[in-house]
Amino acid sequence: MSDIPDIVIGRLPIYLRELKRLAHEENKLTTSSHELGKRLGISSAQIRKDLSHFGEFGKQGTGYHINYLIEKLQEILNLTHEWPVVLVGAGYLGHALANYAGFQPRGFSIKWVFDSDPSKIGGTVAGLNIQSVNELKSTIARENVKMAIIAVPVSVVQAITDTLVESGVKAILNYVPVHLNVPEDVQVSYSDPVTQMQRMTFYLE
Amino acid sequence: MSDIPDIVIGRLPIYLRELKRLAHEENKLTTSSHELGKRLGISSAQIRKDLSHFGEFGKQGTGYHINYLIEKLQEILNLTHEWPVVLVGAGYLGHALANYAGFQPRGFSIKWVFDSDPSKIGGTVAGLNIQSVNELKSTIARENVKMAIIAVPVSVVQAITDTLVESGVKAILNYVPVHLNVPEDVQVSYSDPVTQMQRMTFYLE
DNA sequence: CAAGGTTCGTGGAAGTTTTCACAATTGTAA
DNA sequence: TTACAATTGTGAAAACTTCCACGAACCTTG
Repeated sequence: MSDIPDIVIGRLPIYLRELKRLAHEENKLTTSSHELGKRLGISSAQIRKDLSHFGEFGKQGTGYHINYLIEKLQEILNLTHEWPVVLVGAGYLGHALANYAGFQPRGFSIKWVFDSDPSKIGGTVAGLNIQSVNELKSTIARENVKMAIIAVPVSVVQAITDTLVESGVKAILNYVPVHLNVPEDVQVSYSDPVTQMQRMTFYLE
Repeated sequence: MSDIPDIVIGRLPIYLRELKRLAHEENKLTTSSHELGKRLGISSAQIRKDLSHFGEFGKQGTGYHINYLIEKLQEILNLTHEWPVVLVGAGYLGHALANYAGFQPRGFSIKWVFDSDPSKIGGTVAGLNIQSVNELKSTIARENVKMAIIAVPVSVVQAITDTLVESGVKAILNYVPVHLNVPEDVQVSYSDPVTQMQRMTFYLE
């Protein structure tokens, strides 16, 4: 596989996000590692070092052409086409995610929503039909879906995960506060507000 | 301040979460660094080293008494009392957060909800009155609130943050996909689903 | 009670990440 | 054209994090 540190990969989307902001909200054409770093609280040396793993994108004396760097980062991160995403769980959080307008402009689109609650199946979220989890497997296989977001109760999350993995999903964003067991070739990213808050309370008072 | 690495602090809530799971769902009384590590995908040595920063909580040959370790971790993380939390933003995500049942049992409680949309102010979310952001400052000061969750549009997030900081908030969980500028003594934690997904797509195909 | 198996806590080695600091390149202005 | 200021890319140093491996402690069983 790739020998580029995962921690470096993790910063690229942050750079990309801020570069787009510079381009669209501040109408800038160029920037420097120093300016970008100052805006993000990251050292300029780190930004240069991170980018140097992938090529030479800047010019001495001038800095980086923003749109060019955006394009390069999108290529590196495999964002040159839109990724279709499966959402499992149509509770409050599922609704929020399905209705979130921030996915599409940044490379993702939730295209299917599943739930196991009979009272929800057949209903609609953000214009999408809520389907039974029984159809999860066939849909993923048929549509060759690689990414999923999980927002279901703790009790069923590992079973849902197993189904996703069996069906061919390779990347999961998990909103359920539980560690998932998956094969090595499947990416998992976690989002648990409580864990994040508990980390911060350590530093309070 | 503390000389314990932040990366260690970040793992403690994960340990705590899994320990509670072992206690409540599997009815176990003791565990070992090996067992805990296997369940979390973390090496046993790392768990032992992490805990050793704070004291000696285990026994050779036996391992850790789960309830004792839970209590100790809660003390370390300042979770011995419930933290009241302000929520700013009553959109889809705000609703999901306000209704989330996972805060209370783990040390937090959203007690106030604010929004700037006049059509929302006066309404209700999860039994809480939606108040105008104009009252944010006075509420935080009066109630001595230290923690906030932000789920507002990008365009206003820095202004809201400035108000929170001025009012005395010291820890912010930010769901808006933007880096926040805050003084050194204010903690910020970020949650941006797109950033997380973009990190994963690097490894796909 | 002794032997054998388990597990902790930890010093130091190994590995990883960040920072430093400088040659080289570019643009600007006199 | 030349001097000067800005900025990159990078090798090496410094800082940080993880892992190894072992003595000591503890439990169980015969």
